[in-house]
Amino acid sequence: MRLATWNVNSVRARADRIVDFLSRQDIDVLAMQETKCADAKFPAERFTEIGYTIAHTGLDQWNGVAIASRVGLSDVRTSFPGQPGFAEPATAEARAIGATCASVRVWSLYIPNGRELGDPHYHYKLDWLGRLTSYAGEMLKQDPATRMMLVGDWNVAPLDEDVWDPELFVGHTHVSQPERDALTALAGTGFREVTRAFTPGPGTYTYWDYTQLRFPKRQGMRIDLAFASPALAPEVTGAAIDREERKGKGASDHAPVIVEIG
DNA sequence: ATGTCAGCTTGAAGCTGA
Repeated sequence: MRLATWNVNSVRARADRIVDFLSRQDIDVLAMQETKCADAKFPAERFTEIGYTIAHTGLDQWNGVAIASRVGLSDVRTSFPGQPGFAEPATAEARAIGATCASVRVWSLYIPNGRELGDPHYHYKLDWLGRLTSYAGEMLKQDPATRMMLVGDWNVAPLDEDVWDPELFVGHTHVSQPERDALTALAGTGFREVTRAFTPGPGTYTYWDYTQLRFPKRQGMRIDLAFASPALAPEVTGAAIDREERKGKGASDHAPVIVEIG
């Protein structure tokens, strides 16, 4: 199975590029983040007409996550148990969707940005990651052989080498110790990040800010990751970052990350 | 933060979020 995760930054603005990507890279399952539309506005026919089934959750112009699959798609869940909401009163956001595609339980995840250290959104981010880890641990406890992939835009750069200038990021989100500890805690359940081994750094990124000519200057961040359950991780045979998709007019600020399973 | 985007409100330019 060829599985990809991509923060598309608006599925409507990017539909042509996404469809082209699916065929160019021969993708079986695509997890999308930041679709930026309500369910009713999702351009589902662009996917169904080329053989993909869609599961999407989107409440408004913010967030929005989807899974497109041409190898089956069933048992859709539009949030994970315990997923926290934001603000007061806490309201659910469209940041997680799960579906079973072939023999793999796939979760498309858009982790909260955090905005600034100490911001309520930062605490929300840490809580969100903590609850996700609890859920992942519970799934492994129930079934140690579960075949699950947690993929998406994590908004955390796990290592200093995952940002082009670590000094510049001191005191900012995405690199703080609590955020990195949250990913380490997830790995502590047994889920393993499977893309780095095939896409070693330094200088290997999945996101480049639109401003400041970050992409041509090769100044990016590695924040789009894939965590595989213990049963599935040994079956991962490759991974790649499709930098081509960050080029040219109408690109998302994220590149797709492709994982080869089996 | 913003040498940039996207979507919304609203009626062209400003706001929010990233």
